[in-house]
Amino acid sequence: MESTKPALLDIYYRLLTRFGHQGWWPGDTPFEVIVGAVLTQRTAWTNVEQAIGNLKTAGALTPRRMLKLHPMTMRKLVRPAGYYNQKAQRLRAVTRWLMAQCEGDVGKLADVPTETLRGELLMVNGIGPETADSILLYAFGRPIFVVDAYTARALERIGLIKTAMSYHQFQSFLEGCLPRDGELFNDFHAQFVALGKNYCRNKPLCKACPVRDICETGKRKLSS
DNA sequence: GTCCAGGGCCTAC
DNA sequence: GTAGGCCATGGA
Repeated sequence: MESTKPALLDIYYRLLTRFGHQGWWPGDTPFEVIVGAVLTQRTAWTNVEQAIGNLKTAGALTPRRMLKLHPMTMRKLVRPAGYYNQKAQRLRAVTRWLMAQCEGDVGKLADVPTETLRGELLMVNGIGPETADSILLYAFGRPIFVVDAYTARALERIGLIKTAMSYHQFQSFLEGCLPRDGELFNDFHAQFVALGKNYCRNKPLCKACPVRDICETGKRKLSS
């Protein structure tokens, strides 16, 4: 395990060199990040962009304005992101939570411990571990490593983990092998997504895979 | 036409 | 505790 930390960091820097800084999350405000985190549940980001575009055009991307939307209008706006009945309800629920916690101003949450916020978020209907952690990291800037389908797929392809791991095991593994740095967690997760979107769809990795060297480096260093 | 995508909830066992 | 069904659109 001694060699895992530098190996993971090495993989990060190689990914960074190849893909560049990802500048995540793709959203202008913390509230937009929260909305995106809900809308992207089991959904391609291209569909989420359409729904967010609809919400922007309707002037509904602030907590107060979103809560004023008629439920029917909300469903219509988020429809391109799929599961629109559920997602309209979930957006309303998390927005109500945000208003109750800080009146929509996330700066007011600065003194609330991360674990407290996580526990509160998990009590909101439609917010599970992955969505909660995305909100904590990308909207609130807390040093939490987000484990999602791309993270799991990338780590599996690189050969660092087995898919039988639970969400918590994944997260503990990554956070235990890296310095607790929110900026690093932010961009590393985004690099995994870039890797997954570009090259990790086939399994095993094809010989022509441009990131094969990265994967081989990870395996070699971890086994040394 | 078929498959898949940046989950989570509920129910049955 | 966990496996399976369900929610739904849009692009490849």
